[in-house]
Amino acid sequence: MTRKKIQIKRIDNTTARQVTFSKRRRGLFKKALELSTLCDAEIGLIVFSSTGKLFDYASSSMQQVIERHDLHSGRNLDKTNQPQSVELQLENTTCTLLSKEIVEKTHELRKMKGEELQGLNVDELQELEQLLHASLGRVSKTKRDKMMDENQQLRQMENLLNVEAHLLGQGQPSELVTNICSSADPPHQDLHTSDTSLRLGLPYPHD
Amino acid sequence: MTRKKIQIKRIDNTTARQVTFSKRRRGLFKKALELSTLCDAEIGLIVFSSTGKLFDYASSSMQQVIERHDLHSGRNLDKTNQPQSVELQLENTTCTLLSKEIVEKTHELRKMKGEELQGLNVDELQELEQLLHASLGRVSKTKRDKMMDENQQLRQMENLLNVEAHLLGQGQPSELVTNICSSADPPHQDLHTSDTSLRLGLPYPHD
DNA sequence: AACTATTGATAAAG
DNA sequence: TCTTTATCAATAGTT
Repeated sequence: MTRKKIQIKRIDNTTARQVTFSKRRRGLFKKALELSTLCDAEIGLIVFSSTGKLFDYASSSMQQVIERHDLHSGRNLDKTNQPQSVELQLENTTCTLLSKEIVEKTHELRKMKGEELQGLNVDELQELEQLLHASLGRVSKTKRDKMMDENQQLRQMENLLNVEAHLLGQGQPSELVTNICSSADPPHQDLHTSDTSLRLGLPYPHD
Repeated sequence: MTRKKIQIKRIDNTTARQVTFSKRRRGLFKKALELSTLCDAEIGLIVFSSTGKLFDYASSSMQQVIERHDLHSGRNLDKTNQPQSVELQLENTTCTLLSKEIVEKTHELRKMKGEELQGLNVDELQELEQLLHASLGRVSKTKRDKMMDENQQLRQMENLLNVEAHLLGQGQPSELVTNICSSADPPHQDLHTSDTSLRLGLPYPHD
């Protein structure tokens, strides 16, 4: 709706998706507030981001809106009144839903890891193959970018130390730097993917 | 907000209020749909007009959205103010654990899809890269195997039909088989991975 | 409902 | 994330 018209379909690029989500979420909540104010409407709005974060708005209270909604949609699921058997209760519970979600995600995860492929037909395998390939590309790129960043920082640090050494009257770069930089990776070849050869052998920056 | 800017406050004139409600309600629902589509968000929107009419939208199902909302806002507080039964308490605890597991799996899945890489350091990225590569290898192999199996079956079928045709006194293989096998894939190259060139152009074995 | 003159929302870029 | 800016979209007032 601006520099260019966009198609209303899932935004694949994660960063772009998150940026758009932020902007449009604000817009949506603003519109909801305006509608409830202008027209005296009771509104409840619940939004979960793709990362699972919750945002919500209710002109009165969410509980009230939900209860009123339940009334209207004729869904008086008696979680409260009828003495249901424990079994029946459990069946319709959030627990069950959650469990199902876990089972689902576990399966998907195993497929992504190539561990549970027997149920798939050729086309599904093809699709999975492409998904993995795209993912691998993103991971490799992210890794490369990060390695270049690290190298950049190292170079800057080296320069700084060299300047410092020079100022101290030494003709040679400081030993520290020399040591750091001579302990670069052995000619370790990645199993598979492109690698950035510049990576230095500093201790890994673990969290 | 056009011919003139308006104040965001209750519209007193009933007719004007209803007209504005109609227009803005449509806009709001459209925006909700767009946000859920573009950003892969789960959205529930409930609107009661000042006359009490209900309008709602849910990207999945309202019940699902509401339950997820209840989980997040931690209010499984029984709406009845009844002292919770031990069973329900246990259930809630279980729910919490299950929820955590889901969050965990969701994160892992997103990493596997290369969508949530920002928190990873170079070594973790490297590890993920290798995992994906291994997985990709297994998937490709499984796909290749399955394609060869299919081709094998086709050949057997062809042979059977040929024998049959022969027994029926025809000197030529049956047309059916000839047609099937001459419609093999055009020289379609996979974007990236090894492909088995023998795959025939039969209708895919969908479930 | 339909029509537009305006205001509002926002995609892309920084 | 925040700002800026060029466009596209929503809509207030009118018919």
